Amino acid sequence: MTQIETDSHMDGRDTTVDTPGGADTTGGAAGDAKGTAKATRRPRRVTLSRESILDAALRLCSREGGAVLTFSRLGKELGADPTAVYRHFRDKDDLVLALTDVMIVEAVQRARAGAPPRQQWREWLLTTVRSIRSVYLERPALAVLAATRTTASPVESESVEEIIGVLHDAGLPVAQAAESCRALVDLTLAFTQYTAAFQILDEETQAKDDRAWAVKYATLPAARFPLVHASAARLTELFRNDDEVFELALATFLDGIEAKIQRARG
Amino acid sequence: MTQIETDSHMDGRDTTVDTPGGADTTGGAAGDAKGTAKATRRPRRVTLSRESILDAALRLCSREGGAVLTFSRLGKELGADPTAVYRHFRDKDDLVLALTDVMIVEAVQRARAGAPPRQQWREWLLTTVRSIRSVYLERPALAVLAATRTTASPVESESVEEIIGVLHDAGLPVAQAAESCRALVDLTLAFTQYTAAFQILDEETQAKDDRAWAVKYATLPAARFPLVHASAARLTELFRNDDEVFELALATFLDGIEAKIQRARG
DNA sequence: ACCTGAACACCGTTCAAGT
DNA sequence: ACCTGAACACCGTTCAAGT
Repeated sequence: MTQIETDSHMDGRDTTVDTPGGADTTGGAAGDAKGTAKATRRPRRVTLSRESILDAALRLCSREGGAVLTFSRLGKELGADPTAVYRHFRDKDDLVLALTDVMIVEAVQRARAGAPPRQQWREWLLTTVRSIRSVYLERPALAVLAATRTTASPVESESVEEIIGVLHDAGLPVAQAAESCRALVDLTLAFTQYTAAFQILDEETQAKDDRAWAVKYATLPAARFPLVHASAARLTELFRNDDEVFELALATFLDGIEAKIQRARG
Repeated sequence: MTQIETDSHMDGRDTTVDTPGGADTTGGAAGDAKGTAKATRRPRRVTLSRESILDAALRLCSREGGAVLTFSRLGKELGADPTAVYRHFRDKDDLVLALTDVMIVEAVQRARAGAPPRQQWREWLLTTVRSIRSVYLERPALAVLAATRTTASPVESESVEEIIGVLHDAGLPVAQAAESCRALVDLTLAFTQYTAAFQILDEETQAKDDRAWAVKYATLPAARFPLVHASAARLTELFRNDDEVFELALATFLDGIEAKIQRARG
């Protein structure tokens, strides 16, 4: 079961419940003590809003929620009929896009909060893309759906302007700064989706993958695979440590940017 | 409808059909002329095999097939009951893993066929990762499922040994060659999954994304977004041109590897 | 105006029945 | 031994019915 606390229900001034007692996802044991008959199922009528639905969806897809985004799960989380969501979002994709927007805004906010001065371009870029990755990976099931999508979010445009600015100030011509920005952001989103896609596989499937790796490395003859054998320690360290592989790829990419800057200056 | 030609049915010596006339996916108009009553549905009994199932699945997921991998679609393609596949694969994941193996083998073969001498390490690596990407993107619906998975395929181990060897010969210490290999391969698989994930979205959804982009760029005031405005031409060129963005990221990454090699040499 | 619930066309998977 | 087909618990989505 993927039951999680629903106290964040309370902060929404638009999330109201007609019938006293609220949705049956609140309370738990306390709610049972209050009920008169066993499982009194009064026909409750919940009032939804875009905000309360987005909140519930984000909770559902969080690492603790650990669930795939589904109308039935969403309905249960909201204490409403699953199809009620269609009164606020045209279809599932519309919902996903709204959620993507929320994550982009959160990622940009987090980046700004932790960013060093723009002159330290490398550290500044690292902070920015790590923020994107961390916000997305807090909801793996959503990251898989959101990573590939574009929204018309103004805050994203601001962020692109900033990134290009940092690269330009570091010494790249505008066009090169723009294409480097694009490559960097897509590299980040791609790696993030890649990691999320593995994380949302069920335990058993992930375990199967791990076993395949272990078997492979146990049976490789050192004579025919001398280099794999020599670097087995490092390869094992990196196995399923996607964060470290991402950092490695990112560092190498930024070394490439540095070389590009040198060339542009000289 | 996603009907595709099924002539490759004929090349499988293990794909046999009991009842003359074969599966109703063959022939088309010609088959109608042969039939006596309208849509004579004799209870045909098809003999399947792992190979014939894998063939059908690959056809289904090909860019021309344009379909998501589904038991019912697979059954239709095979002219058999969908659940018959369970006699040859434990579950869907087992099937996906077998298909992943096929693609890995094909990717390595393609890489070897087109590879320049190992001494040209940069071109050699480019050829190798482009082969992976092109083989995977020929079946976008499968690429999405396969990119994150590991199989115990021996040919993959050989390939890893080769890649580490090329990087080592280029001047990197073994451990650095191993981690760079890992970063490069994951960068490629991640970008490939990223592209495939967008490609399998239905037309309408892709169009919605394109519209979001167009709207965003039409409404950005040049005064507040001078750099985006200045590089609009380049940004538009790169929009939804994932291949070019991948090549850009790849080139920058390899520049970084080159810098690493210089440093390692002294 | 907005939530409910039956209904539909799909999913993957299981299992008894056929051959 | 292996394919068939009914059945089940899920998906997203539509629509008439309730309040």
